Amino acid sequence: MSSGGPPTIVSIAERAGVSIASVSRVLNGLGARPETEDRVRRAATELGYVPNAVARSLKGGHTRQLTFAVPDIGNPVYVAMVREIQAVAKAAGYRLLLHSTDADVAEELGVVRSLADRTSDGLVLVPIRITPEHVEALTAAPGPVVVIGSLPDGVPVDAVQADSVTGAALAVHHLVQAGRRRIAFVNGPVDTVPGGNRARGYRGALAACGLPYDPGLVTATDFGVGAGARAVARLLDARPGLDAVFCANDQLAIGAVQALHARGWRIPEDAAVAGMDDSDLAVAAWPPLTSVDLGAGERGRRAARMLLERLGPGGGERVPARRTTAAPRLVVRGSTSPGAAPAGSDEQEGARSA
Amino acid sequence: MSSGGPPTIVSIAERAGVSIASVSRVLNGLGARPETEDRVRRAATELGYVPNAVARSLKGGHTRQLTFAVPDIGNPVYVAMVREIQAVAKAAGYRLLLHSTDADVAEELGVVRSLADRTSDGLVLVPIRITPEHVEALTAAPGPVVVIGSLPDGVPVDAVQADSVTGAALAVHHLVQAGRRRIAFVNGPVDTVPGGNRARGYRGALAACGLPYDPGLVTATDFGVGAGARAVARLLDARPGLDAVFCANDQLAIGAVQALHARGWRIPEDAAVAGMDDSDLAVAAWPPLTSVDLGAGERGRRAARMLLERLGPGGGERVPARRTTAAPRLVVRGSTSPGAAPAGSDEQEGARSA
DNA sequence: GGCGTTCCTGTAAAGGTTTACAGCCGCTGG
DNA sequence: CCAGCGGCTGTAAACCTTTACAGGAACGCC
Repeated sequence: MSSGGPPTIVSIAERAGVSIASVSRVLNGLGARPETEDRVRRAATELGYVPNAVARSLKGGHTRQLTFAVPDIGNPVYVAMVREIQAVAKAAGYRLLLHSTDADVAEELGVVRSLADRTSDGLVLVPIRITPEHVEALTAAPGPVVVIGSLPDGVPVDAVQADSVTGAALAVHHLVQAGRRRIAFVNGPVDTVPGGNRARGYRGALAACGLPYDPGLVTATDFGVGAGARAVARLLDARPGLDAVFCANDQLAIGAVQALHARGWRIPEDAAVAGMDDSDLAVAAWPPLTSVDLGAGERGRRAARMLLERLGPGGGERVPARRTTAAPRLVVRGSTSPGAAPAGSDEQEGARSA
Repeated sequence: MSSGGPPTIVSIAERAGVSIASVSRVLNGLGARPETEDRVRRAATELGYVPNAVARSLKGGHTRQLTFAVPDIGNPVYVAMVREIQAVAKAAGYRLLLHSTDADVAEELGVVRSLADRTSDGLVLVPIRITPEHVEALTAAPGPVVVIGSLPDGVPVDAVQADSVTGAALAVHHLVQAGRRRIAFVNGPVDTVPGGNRARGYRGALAACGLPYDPGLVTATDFGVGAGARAVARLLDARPGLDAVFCANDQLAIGAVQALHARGWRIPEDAAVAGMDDSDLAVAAWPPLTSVDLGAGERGRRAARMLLERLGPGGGERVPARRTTAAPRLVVRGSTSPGAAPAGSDEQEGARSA
C-alpha cells in the first residue's frame, strides 16, 4: 500500500523489503549490510524520497531554524544585519525566520515568548527600547536569545551593543579637526537608548575639545530624509553661523544635505555634514557622506555566532551571559573633506538587481 | 509524572484530572462542560503551557510558514519585496522564512526541491535567470510556488512580472519631452531577462520618438555605484555631446550623477539623469533622481497573495497558472526637471533606526 | 420504566521520524 | 561442540498534537 501522499520511510521499507529502522539507519549513514544499503538507496531515489523535516524536528527537539526579529525590515541598518545573520545561519545549516515587530513593544515581547512554541531554536532580537517588561520576558525566555542592543547587567541573556557614544565622538572630533567650531546636531527620537547615547557622545566630544554646548544648535526629530531637511532648515534660520551638521543617521544627513543645497550652501566648504550608520545612502549622496559605521553587519554576525554557540553541544546553560561591543569606525568622504573618496573608488559594489 | 521538559497537554491533563482529548478540545475552543473548561484553562495557565507548533504541523500537514528566496537580501528592490511579503504573510498568520540564494542557479533549484521537506507551505522565488532546469524543477515542484519574474507560458506556476519594457520607454519619453535628444543608456548585465527588456524598451522608445539609435551611447556594466560612475566617465569621453543618461538601476544612476558632478556638469541643465527602481537611493541623491518605479513592493504583495490563495481552501490545483504584471510608474524629480520635488516633500518617511 | 437523544468525555490511532532493545545469524575460540 | 560475541535487523516506543469513534451519563418522551 503506497501511493497516499509523498513517499515516507514506510514506502521505502515496503519497496526495499526491509524495516523502517533499516531505512532510517541507511539514510542516516549508520551501518548496514551492503545489500541492504543498496536496496534502500535505490528505493529512496526511485521514489524521490525527501525526509520530512517536521517529523524530524518533533523527534529531535530542534528545528534548525533561527528567528531574527527587527523593528522594521526596510531600514538599511537592519538589512545589513539580516544579511550577515542569514549568511552565518546558512553556513551552519540553519534556516532564518524573519519577523518584523513594527517597532511594537508588545510584539517584541510576544516574539520572546513564542520561543516556547518550538518553531525556532533561538532568537536574535533587536528591541526598539528596553522596558522592565523586556527584562522580565528575557529573564524568563523559554529558549536562547541574543539581544542586539543595550541590556542591563542583571539580565541573563547575551547581548551585542553598538558604541554610539564613541561613534558620535569620533564624528565630532573629526569635524573639529577639520576646523569646524559651530557644529549642529540633529538627533533622532531621544527616548531610545541610541538616541541618548549619541547625544551624550556629541556633548562629551564638544567638552573634550573645549567647545561650548549651545542648545540652539541641537534638535531632535523623527528619522527620515524629509524630517532631517525640515529640521536643518529651522536650524539654519536660528543659527545661520553654523559650519557643520552632525546627524544621528544617514537619512537625516541626506536631509541636511538637501536643505543646505536648497539654500545654495556649498558642502563641505560652507558647512560639513556627517551622518551615522554608513549605509548605502552615504555613497549615494553628493558629495558622498562622511559617516560613522556602527558595525551593523558585524553586530549581526556576532549575534548569530553567539546564538549558535548557545545551541551547540557545550553552550547550553553553562556559560554566563556575555556582553560584547562592536567598535565604531569613521568613514571619511567628501561631505567633510574636499579631496576624499573620488567617485568609483568606493566599496559598495556587486549588488544585483532584478 | 510531570517535570520533564516544557508542559504538554499531558501535563495539563494530569493536573486537571481529565484526558488529553479534553485538554485539546478546550484549548481549541470546541465544546466542553464549564467545569472541565475551567480546570483545563486554569491548569494551562498555571503551567504556562504553549502548544508545540512542530507537533501541530506534523499532525496538520502544514507549517504556516512561507519561504521567500532572493538572490541578494541587500538589494533595495528585494528589500521592498521582503517587506511587503512579510506584511501579507503576517496578516494571514504565516511566518516568513528568508532564503538567500546568492544568485546561484543551483541553489535556486535546490530551494524549489526543498519544498518537499515540508518545512514551509509555499515558496515565492525570485530567480536571477530562467534556465531549462528552472522550467523542469518548477513544473515538478512539490508544493505551490509563485515566481517573481518572467516565466515561459507552459510552466504551471503563478508568476508576477515587472514591465521593464514600458518602464524604460516611460523614462525615455519623459526625457525626450524634456527636450533631450542624445540620450545615453547604461544597462546592467545583459544576459538577464530584465537587462534585455530594458534595452528593448530604450530602443523602442527612441524609435517611437523618431530618434536614431547610436550604439556609442549605449553601454553595459555590472550593477553598482562605482561601475556606473566608470561607465559614464567612458561614455562622456566617447560622446561628449550627450544630454541625458538613462540607467537601468538607481545605483548606476547614482554613479552617473557622481561622474557628471566630477566633471563639473550641472544636473539637469547640462545632462539629465534617470534611474530605475525608485529605491531610497533616488531621494538620497542630489539632485533627487527621477526614477521608474517597477513596483517591487507591489509585486511582492501580489506574489504573497497569490501564494496564499493557492494555500487557501479553494485554491488547490484547481485554478490554472496565472500571470500578472505590475504597471511601471515614472517618478519625476530634480535630476530631469529643475522644479520638481523640493526637499522635504518626499514620501520616504518614517523609517526607524537603532 | 424503557428507549432514544444529546452532550460530554476518554481511548486510541495517526502523522513521520529516530532509537533503545531484543532477537537472530554466523563466526571464533576454547 | 558449545559458549560467547559481533554484526545486522526488526519491533516498538517516543516525540506532541488532533480527531474518529465509542462509551457513559443525564434527560425527555412515550
